[in-house]
Amino acid sequence: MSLNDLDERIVHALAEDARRTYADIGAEVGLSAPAVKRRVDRLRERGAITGFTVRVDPSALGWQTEGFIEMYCRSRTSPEDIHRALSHYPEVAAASTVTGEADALVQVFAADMRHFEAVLERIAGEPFVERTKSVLVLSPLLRRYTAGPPL
Amino acid sequence: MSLNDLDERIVHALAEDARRTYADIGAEVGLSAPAVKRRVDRLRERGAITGFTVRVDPSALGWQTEGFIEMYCRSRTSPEDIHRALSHYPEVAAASTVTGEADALVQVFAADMRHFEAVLERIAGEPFVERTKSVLVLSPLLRRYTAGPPL
DNA sequence: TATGAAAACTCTCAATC
DNA sequence: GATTGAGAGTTTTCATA
Repeated sequence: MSLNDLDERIVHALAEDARRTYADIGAEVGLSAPAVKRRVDRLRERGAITGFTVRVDPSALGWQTEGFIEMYCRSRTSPEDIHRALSHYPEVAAASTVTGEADALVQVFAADMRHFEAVLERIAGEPFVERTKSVLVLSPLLRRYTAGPPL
Repeated sequence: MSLNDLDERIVHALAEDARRTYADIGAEVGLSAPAVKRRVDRLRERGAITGFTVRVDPSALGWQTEGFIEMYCRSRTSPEDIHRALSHYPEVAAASTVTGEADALVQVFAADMRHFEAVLERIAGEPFVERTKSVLVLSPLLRRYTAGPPL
């Protein structure tokens, strides 16, 4: 699926500020407010837009420790097993199965190092996990919040 | 800084749907609409909420290849240098300096493998980059879009 | 299939208590 | 923090291309 230029500009506008008014976005892209709304509705139906969310500054909330955990799993561990286990961790922000030596890469936010360590130990203790390897984030340099392609 | 329970529930509601009305959120948390708005305004002022954005399904937009690139940089490369270079890449979704062998970890979204490879080569060609190591995402298992702590 | 204009409805937000 | 009310935004309808 590919969006046309108009859709792309609408999504771009929403990516910058999801609470902008349809009339405002319409003025930018050259459509009326109803026309913008209809396109947004259609993008949601098609699954291109999956929702609207708030951008939160983790450190402002007191969550100052971020890291990535590589999971090395027992053979015949399915992606579903990993998903099922990780979805229970509120500290897990993202997880993917990956190529390379590790089986999955998990992004974790924690309040502090103690908390991070506790999460790491719980994950390492999951029955299908053989070992883990983790790196801590020193400085978050860049974060584009659309969690997707450039718009 | 720590949010009180009410703030937390408001942020949680916005994380699920940033276009919900204040009255709607208020009904859930037990406040009037203006009271919710005042709290949201205050959270924005404090920097706990940095904005609102749209959740986009990368694959629905035709960006089907995701990967992480570890950057190994020349000594005396500053985080600012890395940030400056990477901010020009629309394909870079996130980047952080990290502990461990690599200096930085970069998340990249690309249309396809060809595109990913091109981005990788451009990054590897940056003057301060000595070498790179990359892994490709097989299945995105979990993605919480608040890019922050659990709410 | 997509648009714009208009009407009806809903929400926002500053003032006030 | 709640209530109020005017202004703003949303959403449906309808006519059009």
